[in-house]
Amino acid sequence: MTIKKIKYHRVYEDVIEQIEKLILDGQLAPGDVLPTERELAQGFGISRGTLREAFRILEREGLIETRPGGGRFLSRTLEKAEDRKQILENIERATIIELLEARELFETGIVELAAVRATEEDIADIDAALQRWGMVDSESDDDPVNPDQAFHLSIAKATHNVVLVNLIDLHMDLLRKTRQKTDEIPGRKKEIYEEHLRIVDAIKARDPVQAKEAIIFHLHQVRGHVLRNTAVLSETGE
Amino acid sequence: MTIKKIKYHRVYEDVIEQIEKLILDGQLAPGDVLPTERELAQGFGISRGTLREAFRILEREGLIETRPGGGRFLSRTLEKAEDRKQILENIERATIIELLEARELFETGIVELAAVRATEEDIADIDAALQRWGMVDSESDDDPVNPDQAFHLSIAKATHNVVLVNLIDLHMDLLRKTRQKTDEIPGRKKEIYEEHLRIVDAIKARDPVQAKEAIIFHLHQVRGHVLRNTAVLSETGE
DNA sequence: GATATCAAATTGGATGATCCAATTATCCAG
DNA sequence: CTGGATAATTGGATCATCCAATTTGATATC
Repeated sequence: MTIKKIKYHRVYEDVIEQIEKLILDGQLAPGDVLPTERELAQGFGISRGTLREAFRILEREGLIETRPGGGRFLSRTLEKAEDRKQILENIERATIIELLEARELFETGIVELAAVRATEEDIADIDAALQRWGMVDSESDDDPVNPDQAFHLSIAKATHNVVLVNLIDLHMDLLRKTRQKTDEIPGRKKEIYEEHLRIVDAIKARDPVQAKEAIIFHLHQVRGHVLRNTAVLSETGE
Repeated sequence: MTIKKIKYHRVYEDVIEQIEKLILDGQLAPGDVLPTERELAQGFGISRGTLREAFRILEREGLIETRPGGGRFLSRTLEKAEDRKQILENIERATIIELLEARELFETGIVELAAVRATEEDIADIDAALQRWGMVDSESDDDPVNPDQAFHLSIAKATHNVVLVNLIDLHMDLLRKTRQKTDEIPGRKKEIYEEHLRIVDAIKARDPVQAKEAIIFHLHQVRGHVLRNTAVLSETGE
């Protein structure tokens, strides 16, 4: 017998669903004015207060807009809000292997760029992150700032490209659980340090080719350990 | 004189801000129980109804949890919700050039993978997307499904990696505005078609090296046109 | 003493009447 | 036709009230 969390039923959630469905079905088009609060409340058979709770959510998600005194109407720019959310959810549900593969694609590019673009200051930051990583005892489990995440992030910052920095940020975040597992393998910590060091040295030498090889080696090692350790555990979700 | 949209002030938004600040400042820790609805409402000097509107939002964002009859408490897993949102916002504020650069990094990898992994079915889909792109007259501005987006997406799908598919999806979405601009350049449409065709041919030939070269050429062309057309317009935001 | 049981108090869920402020529609004067 | 006063409409917010689930605590039971 499996135990599942009790799901409380909230009236306003039903309302949100119904309205979202109306929009998706095309019964409501962008720009359309909605019936008044009083009418809708009566129509749904609920109180105004409950209805507004639903509208607050829809407002926040960008589906509707409210003009006090005027009325409510569907936003002209729909897709965005819902789509973006969906994309993130899809990525969160991906397998660890898929995440690692994707990361390999753009992190190889990142280290190449970093090797070319890094300023003296960037390199100092990377060095600092590397050292901080080496010093931390593996017990710091609940540390809010993960040293490994910080290390890879410091390299991404050297590209001076906001998108790349945030992509790495997102991926490291999603991979966090895995990392904690594989870090605990005896002797792995020293290996990781050397792999990291090789990447940093290549960047310092302004050698994009070496940097690329170093990161690929590192990520392949990571992937190997993950594969060995997570024959069962194949999803990032809880 | 610039005209700016009038921003209505909503009480519940203030409440959200205050509570979020309390959390960020560490005055409220994960798992802490919040005062009761009635107490808080009195404390803030607002009605229960308004307070609940704020809580509905915080609930949806995953910051708090509600146990009817029990009380409200801070979620044990905070960071996630807020952090993810922040990352997306950062990426949305990036410049077009940064977006294109990031895309180049992982789309080169994508076409390489696609050339290796694509099934016959994938290739048929890619072909269909290419043809559909060629047939559409450039007037279909408000077409919900952008043919260019669909084309690049069909290639990403051939990697059979959910993360890569969604990454491309996100980037194409963010780049949409730009694309419409550059597509209007006389003769550009035919050029794009040929660039696309070259990519498809390479994938059909199972030639990752050719595919990579083709996509790099294509993206460099795109970047060139963007650079020439958007000397002024440098942000994706509105 | 530990445990089960039941009643009372607490707490969030939801309602409906009521008032306010901004917007919109209407009508009238010029 | 325009401008402005006026009335009706609409969302914003409050308050008193009731309900259902949970929690608490006293009591009974073993």
